[in-house]
Amino acid sequence: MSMKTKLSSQMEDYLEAIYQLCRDEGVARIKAIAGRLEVSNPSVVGAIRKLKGRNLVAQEPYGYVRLTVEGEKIAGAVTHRHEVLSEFLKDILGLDLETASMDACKIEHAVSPETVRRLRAVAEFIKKEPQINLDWKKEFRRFYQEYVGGDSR
Amino acid sequence: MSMKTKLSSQMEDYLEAIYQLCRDEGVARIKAIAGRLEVSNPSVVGAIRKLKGRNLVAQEPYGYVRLTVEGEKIAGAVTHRHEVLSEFLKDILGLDLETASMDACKIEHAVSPETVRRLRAVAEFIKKEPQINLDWKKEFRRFYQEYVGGDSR
DNA sequence: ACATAAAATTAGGCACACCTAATTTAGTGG
DNA sequence: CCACTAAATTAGGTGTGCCTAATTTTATGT
Repeated sequence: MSMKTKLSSQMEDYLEAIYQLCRDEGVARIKAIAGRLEVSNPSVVGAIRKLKGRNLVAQEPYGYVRLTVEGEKIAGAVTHRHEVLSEFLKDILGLDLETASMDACKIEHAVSPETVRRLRAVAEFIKKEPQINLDWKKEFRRFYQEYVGGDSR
Repeated sequence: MSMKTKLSSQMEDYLEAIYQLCRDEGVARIKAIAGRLEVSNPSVVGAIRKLKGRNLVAQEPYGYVRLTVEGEKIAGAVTHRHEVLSEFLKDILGLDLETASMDACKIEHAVSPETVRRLRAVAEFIKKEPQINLDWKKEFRRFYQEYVGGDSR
């Protein structure tokens, strides 16, 4: 065991960004990370320094940023949470992709592993159970229309 | 319109605590707020000062803390989010009350109003649709057992 | 090879939210 | 009514995460 303190959501965001950049573009440059997270370069440098101190990322001076084995493990978990949440919000709640992704991004740092597992299970459950999945989208949409219409909102 | 900047999740927590204390015990004392949020008295004093500056709470020196009309509106919304989330996590995902409440507390600051509405709707939908509600708990629990058992986790 | 552009870094500062220790004010019992 | 306690407040300090401006290093084109 090596994790002394829980990572802040910001540090998780940095790990996730590095993870995705490495996956999508091969390498992660400071500037690309800054662009993706919409922060300044110096902010990224500072964050990377911290993550280096925890042995979650590696970087030769003025060079590319890479995830260590441990860093990749965490980043993968965060990304997985994001994907599960995103899918749930989109497929089950019927949110548009944009809102789903934005909300997922904010929620992903807050949920327990158990909750993530169950959200994923609910999504699978609804999709796989024939009589339920049959027309979840249509039925729920209809229900939701009425629901919102007839509510205190 | 009066809200200049979005409230931080911490400030929302203070409002929620004051709201609940006023509701449950009639008045909110600095010390009680500190106890509920597990922070020190001076931290509460500082937070109250900020919330006063935004006209969300009122307090005569060395006296009780009250919510203004606007503060109560926000606190009510936060509490509502909490309740909806808590109920969803407990009734639909089947989390135990403790985990549900803890997770709700962390998630409640992150979700959009639209998502809250839909989560609530899903909960209602599942409960009200006869053939689905029939035995959601039992069916989903069974599904979840297998699901977790046969998964990469 | 060398000026120039681009990226990374350092320096210095700000806002937020927390803390402990010291102080002030308010309420209570003898 | 006054000492004493409990609560609120102030003073002062910490860590985190962000910023701009200035600097250093690396990479590029001719």
